[in-house]
Amino acid sequence: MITIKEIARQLDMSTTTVSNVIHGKTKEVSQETIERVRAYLDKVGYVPNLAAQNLAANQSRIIGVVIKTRKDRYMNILSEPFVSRILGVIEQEIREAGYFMMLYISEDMMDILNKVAAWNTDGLLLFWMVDDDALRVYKRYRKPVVCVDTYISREVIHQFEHSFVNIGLEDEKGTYDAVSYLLKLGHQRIAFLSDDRSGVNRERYRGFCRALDEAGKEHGEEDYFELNSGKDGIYESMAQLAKRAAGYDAVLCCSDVYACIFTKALERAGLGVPTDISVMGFDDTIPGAISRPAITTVHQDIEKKGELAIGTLLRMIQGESFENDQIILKTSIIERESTCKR
Amino acid sequence: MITIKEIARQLDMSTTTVSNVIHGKTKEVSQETIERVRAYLDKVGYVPNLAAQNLAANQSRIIGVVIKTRKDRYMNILSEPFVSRILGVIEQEIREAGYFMMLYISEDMMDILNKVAAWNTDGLLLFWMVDDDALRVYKRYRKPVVCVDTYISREVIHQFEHSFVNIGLEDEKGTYDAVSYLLKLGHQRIAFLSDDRSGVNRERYRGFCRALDEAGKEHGEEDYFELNSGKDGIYESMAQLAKRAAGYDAVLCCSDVYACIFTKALERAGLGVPTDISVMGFDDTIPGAISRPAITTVHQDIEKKGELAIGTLLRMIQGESFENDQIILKTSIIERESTCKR
DNA sequence: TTGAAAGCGCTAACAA
DNA sequence: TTGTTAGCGCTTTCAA
Repeated sequence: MITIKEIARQLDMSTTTVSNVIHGKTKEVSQETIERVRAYLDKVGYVPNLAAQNLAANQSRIIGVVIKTRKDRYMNILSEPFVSRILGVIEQEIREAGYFMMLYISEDMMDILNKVAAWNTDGLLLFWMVDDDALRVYKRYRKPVVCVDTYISREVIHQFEHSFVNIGLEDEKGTYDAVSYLLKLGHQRIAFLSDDRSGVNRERYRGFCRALDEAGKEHGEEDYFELNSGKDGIYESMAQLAKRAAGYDAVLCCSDVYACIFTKALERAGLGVPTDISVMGFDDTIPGAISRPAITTVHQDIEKKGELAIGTLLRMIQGESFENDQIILKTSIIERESTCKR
Repeated sequence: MITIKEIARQLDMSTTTVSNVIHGKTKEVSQETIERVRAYLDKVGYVPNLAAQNLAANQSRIIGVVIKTRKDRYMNILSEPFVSRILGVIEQEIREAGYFMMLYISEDMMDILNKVAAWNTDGLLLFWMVDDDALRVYKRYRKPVVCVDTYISREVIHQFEHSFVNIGLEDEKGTYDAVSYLLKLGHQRIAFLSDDRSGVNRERYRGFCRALDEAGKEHGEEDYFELNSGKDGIYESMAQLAKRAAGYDAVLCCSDVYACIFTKALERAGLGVPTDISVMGFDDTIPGAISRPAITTVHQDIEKKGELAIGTLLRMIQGESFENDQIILKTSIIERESTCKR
């Protein structure tokens, strides 16, 4: 790889001049010089050494995308439809802005933060942060950070010295609307199926409860179907839950994939969807749309979420400052074939 | 961020010693010094500056994963089930080996190669190379390269000065077996649905033809269902093809997702699957398994493919040399609910 | 308008 | 066993 120094030698000028032309700082460079340099540059196909640039300019043009995973839950988190879809748009936005994406996936936030520091990452996109991890990040990382789908407590937010920016979703309202919709369809007993009740899923569960409360329907712990989502456990777990579903009119799942799998489990248990029981999903991802019956779901605009997240982060990197604030995207019900009137 | 120099100053020793301890080159360092350094290191939470390390040692610990995409075909290639799944295992393997993954997705191979050079990427994993792009890579990139699912001509391979290593699949045999299976089920007229006939899909189409030829079945261009897979076009295109499918007993699709969508299109056109017509997919990805009817498919071991690809690349990076060679993974038929006896 | 030189943080050859 | 020093390729300040 040819270096600036070598180019300067060949052209018999200083590295400063070459560097200036490369970066378009040409106010004080003669037209002739500019052209000589430019011509030579693309003759030899000059490519900057980004490590050197990083070192000298103290910026990496890397944007870190942080996903704290859980081995016991996800064996391959990148293949979750929501994740792969939003990552696709994020990657594209980062690339088009002239930055590079580096993925940090780990169970250990400290490990992630060390790597982020080692690469001198220019900004961070954090998925699904929880209180203590968020705190760790804000303690150790002094550059722009944008959170996605993050619920952290007021107290923790106040501990942040700089701004907390989150791109989120009406999770609570999403399930509230879903349950209201099911109620309107004439369903009486409704269950909520999820693999945990923290973060996003806690909010979704809250919306479920509120809708039932407001409608004056009794409900309790037994209406929460907790999925054991360990690698293989999931199908057995689904089969178990399908048995419990016998007395219900509808089950609202926290994701479309779960809705698809649960639909199969129900039918295997002799319950037709939607004839015997309605099933709803959440997120509006591909699997729900192409399965049969197509899954009625709570839609969210994943592309927009990704664009907003990166857009905001990029603006922060470019120096714009944000107060503590959030952008909360809307949800809407997409009616398909897995639900019907009772 | 604290530097080695600063640590050396604090501990009143040379940077060499500190650096040596950090890298475990402790043969010539006294036990006492080792311990003093180690203690200080984790007291201050030292994190190396990778840019500096990269610059000095001329290696980046970055592995580039190159996917040349086609805007007209994939609006979000990361969300294709095969891609997201193999990327998940690749990312994990890279991370566990102490490397970093950088994704290079573009329509323009030259652009990709510039970025690869700029980062001084230690090795490359190339997906779905075609002759001329492969040639460009081998011309400009002098470090380890492993291809995945790549078919390039003998002549081009011979132009490579160094080795051509490919991790592939029995694509041709996969569809050959699939068609044989459908034939055995008593199907007479079988179509092949795909979005193109190059690379992997060309081989899959060849297998389709060979099976029919060997069985003495007539077949022709009209049995090739070409999907117009442009963003929105896909559903209309599927609807069109569903009409053409009326006279057929079975349709073999080049992917599970297509099989799912086509199944829906067929039913919308009044054709029941598998009662009126059988449908098969390829790859054995999640959507096919969780849709209903579950898609009978040609299985491939995606995890193994990813592991082999990275494993091989890592060994090349560590200096092991490989002759021109390929590892071709096996396929097998997974019988599910979208096919039945005629 | 151009150039010299210091320095970013780290490695490694060589000297002590 | 430890230290000195010259780079790696680039940016940027300051001088010419």
